[in-house]
Amino acid sequence: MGRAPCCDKTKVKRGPWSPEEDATLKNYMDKNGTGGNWISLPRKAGLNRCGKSCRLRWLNYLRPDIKHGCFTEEEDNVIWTLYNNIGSRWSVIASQLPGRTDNDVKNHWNTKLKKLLATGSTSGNNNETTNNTRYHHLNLARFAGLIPKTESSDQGNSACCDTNSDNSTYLMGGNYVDSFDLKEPKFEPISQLSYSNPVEVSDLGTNGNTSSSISSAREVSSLSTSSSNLAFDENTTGFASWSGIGGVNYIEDGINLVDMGFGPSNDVFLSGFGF
DNA sequence: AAGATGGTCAACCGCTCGACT
DNA sequence: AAGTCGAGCGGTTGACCATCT
Repeated sequence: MGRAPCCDKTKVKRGPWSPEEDATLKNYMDKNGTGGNWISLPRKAGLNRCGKSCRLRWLNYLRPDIKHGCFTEEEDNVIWTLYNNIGSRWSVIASQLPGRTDNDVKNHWNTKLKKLLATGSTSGNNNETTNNTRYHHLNLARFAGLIPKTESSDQGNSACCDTNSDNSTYLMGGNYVDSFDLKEPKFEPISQLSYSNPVEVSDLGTNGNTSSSISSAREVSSLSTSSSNLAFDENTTGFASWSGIGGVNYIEDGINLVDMGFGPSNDVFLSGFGF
């Protein structure tokens, strides 16, 4: 048995919001809040809109703490890292970017970052491709607390990489490999960003390559909004002390690099940063 | 100058999950 | 325990705008 629709779509206005509707919703929210019920809100507020539409408009556009405009490099880095670890869980990623919505992050990924990723991982020798991929590697490495160790060298398209005996870790993609030293990170920690929501690591555990985990979006959204570092599952990841956002990021041991399978890429991504 | 193409982003859709009865 | 409901999520669409040919 199917669910009854939340509203009669033939009787409510759809499409772009007018300034008048925005003002009505904002005024109502300022005075009353949601009242715990989005479905009944439009009727109470005098809007001929579906409750879901009102919720979306408020959360993605009218909320006072929404940040509009371009994403910063630091925000990009957060998205890179979290996407590489947890995938398209936009609400979780957005929760680490104050003022950004899941819709914002999703759009930004689909329109900018995903393309950069695809471009950067295309095999070949053109300089732009190489630079993009290496930029990507650097972003990943920064989060892992790795430092660039050597200049790239031609390694073909092998997708193999690992931590080796001299304590180096390699990121491979395209026709080269970058190596990073596990010790003494030299990058400015990206973690200097101020994060408002902690991410609790407890229940992902679906990646066959790692048993590390992260809580569901609902759990995240329900957590305290006080400043907090990311928390990691020390029992399953083996990465005991990436102190996370808000402190310097270190991975102390057990680095493994696995192919996360982004499109046609032979790129190799860090896995188990501590999530 | 005009049509074609591509990029961006707001909005919608359908689904899952948890709360409640 | 099962059914219902609302909230919230990720995927997708489509309108609008900019750039290209």
